[in-house]
Amino acid sequence: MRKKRRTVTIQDVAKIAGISVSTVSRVLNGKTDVASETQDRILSVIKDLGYTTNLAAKSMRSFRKDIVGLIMPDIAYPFAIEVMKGVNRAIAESEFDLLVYTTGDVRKSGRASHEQKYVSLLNNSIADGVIIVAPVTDKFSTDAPIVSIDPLMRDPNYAAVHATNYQGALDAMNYLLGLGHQRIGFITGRVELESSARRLKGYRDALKKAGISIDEQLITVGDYTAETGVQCARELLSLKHPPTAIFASNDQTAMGVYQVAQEMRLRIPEDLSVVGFDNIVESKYMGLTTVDQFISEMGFVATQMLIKLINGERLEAQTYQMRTQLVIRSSCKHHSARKTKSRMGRV
Amino acid sequence: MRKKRRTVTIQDVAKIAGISVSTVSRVLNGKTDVASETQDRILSVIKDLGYTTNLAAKSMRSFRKDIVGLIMPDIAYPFAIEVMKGVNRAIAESEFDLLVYTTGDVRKSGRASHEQKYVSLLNNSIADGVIIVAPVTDKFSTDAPIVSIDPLMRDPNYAAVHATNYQGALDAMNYLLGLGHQRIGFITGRVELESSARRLKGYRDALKKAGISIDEQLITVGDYTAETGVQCARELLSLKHPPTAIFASNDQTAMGVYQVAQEMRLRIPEDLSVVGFDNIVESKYMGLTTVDQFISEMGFVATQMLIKLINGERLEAQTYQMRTQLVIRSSCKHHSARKTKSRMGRV
DNA sequence: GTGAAAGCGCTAACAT
DNA sequence: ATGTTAGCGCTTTCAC
Repeated sequence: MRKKRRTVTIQDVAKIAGISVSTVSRVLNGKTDVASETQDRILSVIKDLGYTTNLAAKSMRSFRKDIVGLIMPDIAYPFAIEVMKGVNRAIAESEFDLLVYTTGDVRKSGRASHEQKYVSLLNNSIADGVIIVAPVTDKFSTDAPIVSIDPLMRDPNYAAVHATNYQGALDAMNYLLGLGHQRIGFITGRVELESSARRLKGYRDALKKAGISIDEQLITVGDYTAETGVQCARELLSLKHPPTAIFASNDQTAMGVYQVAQEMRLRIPEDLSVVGFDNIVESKYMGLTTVDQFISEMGFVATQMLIKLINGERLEAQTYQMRTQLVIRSSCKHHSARKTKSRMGRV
Repeated sequence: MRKKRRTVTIQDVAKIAGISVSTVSRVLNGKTDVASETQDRILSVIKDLGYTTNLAAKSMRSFRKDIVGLIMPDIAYPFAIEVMKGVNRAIAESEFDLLVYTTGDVRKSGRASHEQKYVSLLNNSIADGVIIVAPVTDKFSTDAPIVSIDPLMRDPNYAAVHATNYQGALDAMNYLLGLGHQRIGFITGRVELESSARRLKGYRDALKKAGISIDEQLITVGDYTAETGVQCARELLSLKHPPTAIFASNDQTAMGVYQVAQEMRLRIPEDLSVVGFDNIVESKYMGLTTVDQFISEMGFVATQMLIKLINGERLEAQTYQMRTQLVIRSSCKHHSARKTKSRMGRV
């Protein structure tokens, strides 16, 4: 079907340069014990022939491959993409290359077994180590280093960077409570995800701690999309006793809330305080408040951890806890709940 | 530093199952000429040992690797991410796996040589074929199939899926002109990108064709971000003679325009018509008009083309031209320019 | 400073 | 139906 291999190999380079393959290999790997004259000749032949090293063969023979693997459950997931950017940034600063393996549709195939498959595939073959995003398994059979980001297990026995879903939710709620809000609506994320569950727990715990009883009507179920944000916001704002503030599980959802506020001619934050989790979509100009989780930072940190492990260095800590930060995107100050409340009454 | 290879190989499986490696290999590759009894035994040993095939070794020996490579110039680029989603979708439906190679920071290293490097790396090693996004080079030295998406060259000598930057811009402009607008503002994308230049050309040509002379004041320079969208919109709307409609180079920029409109208490589309290119960020609820380029579709189509090539099938056409579609996101109808104009007068 | 040769783990003839 | 064996392209001792 296809004609046989035309790829230029290290053998071709050696032959044309009139030198042995081992010497070519030395040059390729930056060994110093090669006559500079020979080196120049080899380099020029490599260039002429357009030779590039065969990744597979190289990986098989050498311990060090200078490649970091990244395994993501799903590429359509903004969180994962953001992580990827951070990883990419750390990679750009290092001598490593990045290879991303996506498991495609998670729901189709068994998740845990897939994860193991990809980890082995990358780790035992072409990568020196692997970063895995939101893994469900807590044990992988591989001896190459692994760092996980936002693992679903509390205490995985591998290095991990933890997201601050719970603490971030507490921060957001304490901010709103600090403004004097008593009725705060909540829009959940995709309920099957840990991140969503933790954010909800933060919502509940903050209210409990503040001595405010929880009104289940104020908790609506979304799925991290703007669409459900719209639905949930309509639902919340049409209650007989509507909330004066809404805490949305992510920024997409917050955008949905924003839209509904526009429709209802409510100004944010004057008429309605809105806090969204994660600053993925640039919403700088919307007057929203954001709990920024520095998601891409997680990818960055995880990559640095992994590189240390690959280099045989010890980590100061096996887990790294990210921080969250409240960012007020609005140029105007948030009004107190008292004022907000009175405005709400007019709606 | 690290203890020596502990990885379980096909040899280990063979030894424990009391069978030869070739038989194990046969089972692994789904050959039928193996006694079902033997097959079961091997399968169970594989499972017990947690064996996974070594990608590198497999790739080296076999012609078919069942892996598609995707090379992207930059991961932070929303266009590329969208493409990736489409590729992923096509991959999920196929028997191929996906390996993504990002060149990291494009600006740092020479782009063209990098592209060649990655193509060879993937194609001659572990992938059966490669999809490359927005390549600058028009010739690659590799014999494995390549499909490019939105190549910078007009007529590359490899299969390509072309974006409809120019036609899409014409569509958008004709839409606005059809509404009766005479003064239409434009916000460019990153000027160094082909996509941006083509969109601008569409803007100019549409006006020319409509017999409207071009006012250079109405062309502002953005960079595909919401931030510049805001700046440019402020600039445009504070002209003595402001535009009645704005065509933004992408949806992020359009979001910036939207923000400024909010600040100035202009309603969209009643007071100001806004059209944005590409529907990457979900802006369904903003009342904006979008020229949808079906970006992820491009990834999907490209992947299908590549798989055909890998399978040795012929393509009906060497290039595939995507379509664009105008999508009105607003629930309310666009008002005519006459009305818009009069409202603008009041600003 | 350079070359010869031994594999890495696997697949694919070719045997049996 | 299964085993034997020869490499794929490369790195890496170990010679010289």
